[in-house]
Amino acid sequence: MDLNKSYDFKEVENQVIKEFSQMEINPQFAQNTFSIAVPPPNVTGSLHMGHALNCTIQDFLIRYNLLLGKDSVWFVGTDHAGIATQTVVEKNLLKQGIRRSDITPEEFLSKIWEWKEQYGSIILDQFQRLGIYANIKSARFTMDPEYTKAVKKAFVELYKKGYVYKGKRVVNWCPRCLTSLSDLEVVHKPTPTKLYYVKYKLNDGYIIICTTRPETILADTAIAVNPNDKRYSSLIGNYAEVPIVKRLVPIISDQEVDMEFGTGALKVTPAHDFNDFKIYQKNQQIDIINIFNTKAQLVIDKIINEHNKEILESYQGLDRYQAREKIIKDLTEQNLLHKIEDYTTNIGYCYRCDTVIEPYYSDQWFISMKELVRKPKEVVENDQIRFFPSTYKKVVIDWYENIQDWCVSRQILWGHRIPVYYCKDCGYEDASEEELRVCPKCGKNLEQEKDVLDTWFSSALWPFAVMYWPLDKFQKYQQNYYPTNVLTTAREIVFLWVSRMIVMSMFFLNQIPFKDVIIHAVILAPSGKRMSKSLGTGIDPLELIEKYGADALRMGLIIQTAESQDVKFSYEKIEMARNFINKIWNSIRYFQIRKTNPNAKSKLSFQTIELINLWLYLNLYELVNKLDQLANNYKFFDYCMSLYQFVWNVFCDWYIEFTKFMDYSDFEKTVQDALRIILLYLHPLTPFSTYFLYQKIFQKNIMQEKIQNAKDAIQEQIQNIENEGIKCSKIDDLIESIKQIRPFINEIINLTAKQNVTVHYQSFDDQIDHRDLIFLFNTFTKTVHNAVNDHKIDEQLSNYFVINTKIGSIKIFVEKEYISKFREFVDQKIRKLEENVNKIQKLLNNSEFILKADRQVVDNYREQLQNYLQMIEINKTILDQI
RNA sequence: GGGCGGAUAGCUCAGUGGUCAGAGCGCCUGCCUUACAAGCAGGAGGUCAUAGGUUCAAUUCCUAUUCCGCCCACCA
Repeated sequence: MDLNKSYDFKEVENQVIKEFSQMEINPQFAQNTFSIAVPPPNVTGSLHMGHALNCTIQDFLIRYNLLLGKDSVWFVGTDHAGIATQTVVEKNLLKQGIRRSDITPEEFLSKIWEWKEQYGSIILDQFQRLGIYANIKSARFTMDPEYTKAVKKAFVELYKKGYVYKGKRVVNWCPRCLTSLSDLEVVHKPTPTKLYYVKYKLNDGYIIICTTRPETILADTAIAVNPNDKRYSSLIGNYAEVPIVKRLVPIISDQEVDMEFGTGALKVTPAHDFNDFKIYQKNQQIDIINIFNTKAQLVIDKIINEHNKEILESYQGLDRYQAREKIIKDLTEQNLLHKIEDYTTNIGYCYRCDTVIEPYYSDQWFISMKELVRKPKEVVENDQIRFFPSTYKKVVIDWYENIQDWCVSRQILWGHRIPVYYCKDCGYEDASEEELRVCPKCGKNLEQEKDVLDTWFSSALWPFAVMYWPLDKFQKYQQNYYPTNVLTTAREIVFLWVSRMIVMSMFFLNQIPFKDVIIHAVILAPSGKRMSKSLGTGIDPLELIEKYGADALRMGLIIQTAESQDVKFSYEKIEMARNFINKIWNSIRYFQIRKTNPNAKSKLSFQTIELINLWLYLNLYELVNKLDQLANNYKFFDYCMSLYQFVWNVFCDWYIEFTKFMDYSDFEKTVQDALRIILLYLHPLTPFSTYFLYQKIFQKNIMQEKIQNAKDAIQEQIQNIENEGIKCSKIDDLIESIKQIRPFINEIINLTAKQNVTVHYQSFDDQIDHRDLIFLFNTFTKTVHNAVNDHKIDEQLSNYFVINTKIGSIKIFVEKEYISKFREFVDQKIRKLEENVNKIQKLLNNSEFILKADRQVVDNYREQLQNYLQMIEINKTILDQI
């Protein structure tokens, strides 16, 4: 078989992806398992960089544990993503000229289903392009019939146990999506606006309030001042007249009012402001008036009367911004607008459509959270669930401690309809998993609640619902795969999703849903801005796969995210990964070539060959131990870089170069053992190329191999080394010495334009065969050895420069005409040495240091100093003689 | 307002209480040395944000400051 000169990822990945997709990947229900539940992507979505990173991390863990011999199961699926999907389909229909109001709710709903059937699983196909080890065919969907059972059961149980209540509250309302939102679905952004100072008539004079939303004046039902505010204390209990509507409202006192802000007098609009609603709840005597419809347009029915009829009628139907303009105009005309100031404040926007949120007084369903959060807080506190990075532990605990009730009802169509049934006639209400049609009390027809549940309600059940809770078969999954080992996700859904999964799992199963939570980095655009389609700053992972291959993308993502929280996307790291895969490819290509041309050209002794092979085993052994530890601690970056450095800087740079002087049979076993380790450990990062190459070399499916077997082969050799007391460090010494000499040789070659430089060796260590040592040394440093222990050296000392290395002294010959230039170069080196010597001497002269520093540290310094001094001395003497 | 993270080479990022502070990319020099030019050898380039403190020793620990970013809460 021939491998191409460079790695053609397209050819390999196209072939391998076919084989991956034909594999049967199913839970084995074995003893030793590893499991992950994927954060289900939205059915609206397409693969973005966050998915790509998250998939890579999860697939790494799944494949790594698979190779450890575990029954490694990745539960996958998609989320119906309520508002998001409905919005997308709505826009889509609009493109076809269909407005939502043109069709019935039932028709609209079926359109969404059509859309879901057509596009809903595209993202999972895209996940497959990344090479994930999961059974896409068994993917769950948060609205499939079995999942729906879970949602119903969960809601009904919470309802029956009294955690669900319905109430009229001011909630976040999106006038475009026409639904309520939870606090977490509102994005606050500083927005420049104006502060309007408005005069309200008193019996005698005016009281001036200030507001950012003058249009809500029409819904004012009180004015509030701080009880300690002396300016207004005499007014408390009096009435003021709300401008335009000409309604009298009480002036009340409330601690919440900030005396410093504005005039210290606050207009109270309970139906359209969260704080005002709180004041309303505390003060029974004031009214609440809703003046908007669901689209935030004015409805004046409730406020119109004969005094204001003339002016108010022209407000009917205006949206909130038109109303604002108009009321400012009217106030100005009536001389009731005291002044206007510029002001910047945080305004809430819908996280889906970016419309300004309207606080809106409406009937909503809530889940009472305080009690539900108690156990989740405990399991996080006592590290039953661990967070990586650990700072999130505190963040989550804080959130639990300040928990607010969860508004779970949404006024949209796409979602799980709340399973509560009402009787219009007798007022009967109950929640039920089964559809109820007839009122058990009066026998009339029942109606089901129209609202649907927050999409995050069903997501919160994901880890166990994905395993078919509450069906009977759940128990089998629960025994083997629950809790899942790890959850990896983006930090933006820590509260929205992660913390709520813990709540639901503790409540329904009294079990944690996952043991570890990895919060991965956020990948920003190269500019440092958020990657976003609408801003045009997004980078499409699929395009990167086209350009660099999935393996390069996976590995490139891992080596650019480390543990930091925000990372600017770097193409260089993807290229680095691509080059690395090519490097491995070529190293294997080299061995394939050697295999087919096994011409014996062994130039080294048996002992040296043995030493080099064992040296590699020792390095492999250290590598493997390190990698296992890093993988266990989710240190993916370090794992990746350790492998990278081993393969490139140890295996390729040195071992492969050594094998060039060996016979194929001298290194065949060692190389096979090494490649087995390398490919197996690399497989979780770069599944395509490693699958392909493993197949080529070993004619086996890498995914059915076990890391342990490969480790055993290493372990055996390590035993040998220990038993025989073999000093593999000799090879390290050789390498180090070569690296030490190279700069000098390079300098001479540059000066003289010679291909080779003459050197003399003295007092080489004789643990390695002498001829081998000189041969290797010459080859790697581009030198020619002249004589060994040549006594004639002294006679022409002026032409030589001496360097002490771990394997002996090396005298480099320099032709006379280049000596002075070379001297400059050497002088520089010496100066650097002297700087270090000064530093160390200063330290060693410090008695405090000698007294207090670790013995080992002091000794190391002393040794280092001797080395430097010796080198300087020898070289100086020689330079002096020139 | 409360909380958290970051500032290290031209760029993107690792790392460390002590032994010339590292990688990739970029740059300079020399190489198509038969696995790999997606490569090989060598090199230049850093007061480790600023100011104090702790310590025999600080880029690393502590405090303050400046700048950047994130999260939570939203006083009209």
